[in-house]
Amino acid sequence: MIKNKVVLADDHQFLLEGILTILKEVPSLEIVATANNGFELMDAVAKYRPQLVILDLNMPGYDGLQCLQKIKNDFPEIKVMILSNYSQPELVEEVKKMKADGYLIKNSSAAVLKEAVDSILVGIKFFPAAHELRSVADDSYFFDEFLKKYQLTKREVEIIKMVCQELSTKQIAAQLFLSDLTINTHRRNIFRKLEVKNVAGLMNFAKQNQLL
Amino acid sequence: MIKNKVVLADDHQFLLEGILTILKEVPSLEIVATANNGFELMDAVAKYRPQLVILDLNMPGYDGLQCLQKIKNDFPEIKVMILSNYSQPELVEEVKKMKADGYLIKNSSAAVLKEAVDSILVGIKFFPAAHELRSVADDSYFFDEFLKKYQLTKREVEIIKMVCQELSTKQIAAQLFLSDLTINTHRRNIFRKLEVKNVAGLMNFAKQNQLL
DNA sequence: TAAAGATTACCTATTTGTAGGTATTGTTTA
DNA sequence: TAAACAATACCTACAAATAGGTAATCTTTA
Repeated sequence: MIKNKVVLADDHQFLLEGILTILKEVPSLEIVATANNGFELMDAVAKYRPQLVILDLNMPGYDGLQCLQKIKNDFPEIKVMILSNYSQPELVEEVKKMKADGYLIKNSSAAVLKEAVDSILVGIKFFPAAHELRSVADDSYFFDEFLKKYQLTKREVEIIKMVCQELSTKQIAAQLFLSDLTINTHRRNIFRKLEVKNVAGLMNFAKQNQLL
Repeated sequence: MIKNKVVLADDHQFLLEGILTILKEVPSLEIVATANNGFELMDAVAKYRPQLVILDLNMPGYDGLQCLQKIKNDFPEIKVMILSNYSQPELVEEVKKMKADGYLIKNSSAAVLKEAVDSILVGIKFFPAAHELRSVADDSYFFDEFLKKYQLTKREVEIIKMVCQELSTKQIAAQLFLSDLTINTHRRNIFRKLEVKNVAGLMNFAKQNQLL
C-alpha cells in the first residue's frame, strides 16, 4: 500500500502533537515531516513532495497565506489544507481564491479532521458550510451569558464587530442604513459599558472575548 | 502508586489531544477528565477533585481567568496551570496574583510541559523567566524579515505595539520622552507603509503578524 | 396594558486621529 | 566621507472619535 505523504506545519508544538496523534490512526497516511514555521515548511515540501500539506494560517514571520501561495505556485499538484483558529467567512473565501483544498477550524473534532483529510486526498475539497461559519457570538448559550456580563445589546455587539473590521462610523451607518449619529450613540454606550477609551481597547476586549 | 489526577480544559480539540498524548507518557499522571469550556471544567473539578487543573486562558464564555478565580476560591488546594497563546508579561503577572501555580505558552515543547507539570505537582511554581517572555518581534531572524517586508523601522514597531496597548499618542510621547508631533509622524508613516486607515486596521495587522 | 429596555436620532463640544507638507539631527553603511 | 536612512520635530488642515446631554419610537417582558 502506497501511503500518502503528509507534511504538517504549525508553530504550536501541542497542536502539532495532537494532530499527529489523530492522523497516526489513519493507516493510509504517512507524516513525513512537521514544521514550526514557513521556512521549515517550504524546505520539507521541496524535499518530500508530499501529497498533502496541512498548514496553520497563523505562523510567525512567513505565514500560512504566503506558504499557501508559494506551494500552489511551485507545486500546484500538492493539496493544501488550511488550519485556522477563526471561522471567518472572509478568510475562507480568501483561501479558496488562493486554491486551498480545504479549511478546518482548529477546534474541530478528530473525526472531522480525518474526514477532511480523506476527502481532500481523493480530490474533494473540504470547506465548512456557510452555516458552520459562526463566531462565539453566535452561540446562543455563551452569547447570552456574555451579553449579561457586560450589559451589551445585540446591536452593540454587531457594531463592535464592524469597528473591529476597520469600518468607520460613517461606513457602519451606511451599511446598516442608519444615521451616523445613531452609530455614534452606540459607540459611546459601548465604550462606557466596557470602560475602554479607544478603538485599541475595544479590539483587545473583542479579542479576549473571541468576538472576531 | 497513587496517581495524580489531572483535569484538562481547552476549547480546542486538537490541542487537547496533543497535551493528552504528551501527558499520557507520564506514568504518575491520570487524566480524569477533559473540558471544552468553563462550565464543563467546573463540573469536572467538583466531581473529581483533581490535584492539578491545566487550563486554557482563552475559552469562550466562562473563560480561563474566571475559572482560575473560582477554583482557587472553592478549592484552594488544587493546583492550576495556565495555558496561553500569549507571552505577555502583564498576563503572567495577573495570573500570578490570582494564585495560579504555573503559566505555559502553548507553543512550548513536550519536555517543558512535562517539566512544568512535575514541578507544580511537587509544589514548585512554574513561571517563565522574564527573558522568555518575548514576542515574535524579539526574534531577530523573523524580525528582520518582517521589517524588510513592510519597510518598517524598529521605532515604528515599538509605537505600533504601544498603540495596540491602548496608549494614546500623548501617552506614547510621554512614555518615550518625545514630542507628540514626533509620535504623530511615526503614526502617519506606519499607516502609510501598512496601508491601513485606522487603529482597527493597525491592530488587525499586528494580530496577523503576532506583534502582540 | 404598563414598565423597562433597546434602538434610533439629534445637539453641542472637545479631543484625538488622519494626512499633507518640510526640515534638522544623528546613525549606518557603501 | 558622501549617501542613505532613521529618528526627531514642527506647521497646517480636516476628519473622526470621544463625551456629555436629551428624547422619540419600537420591542420585549412583567
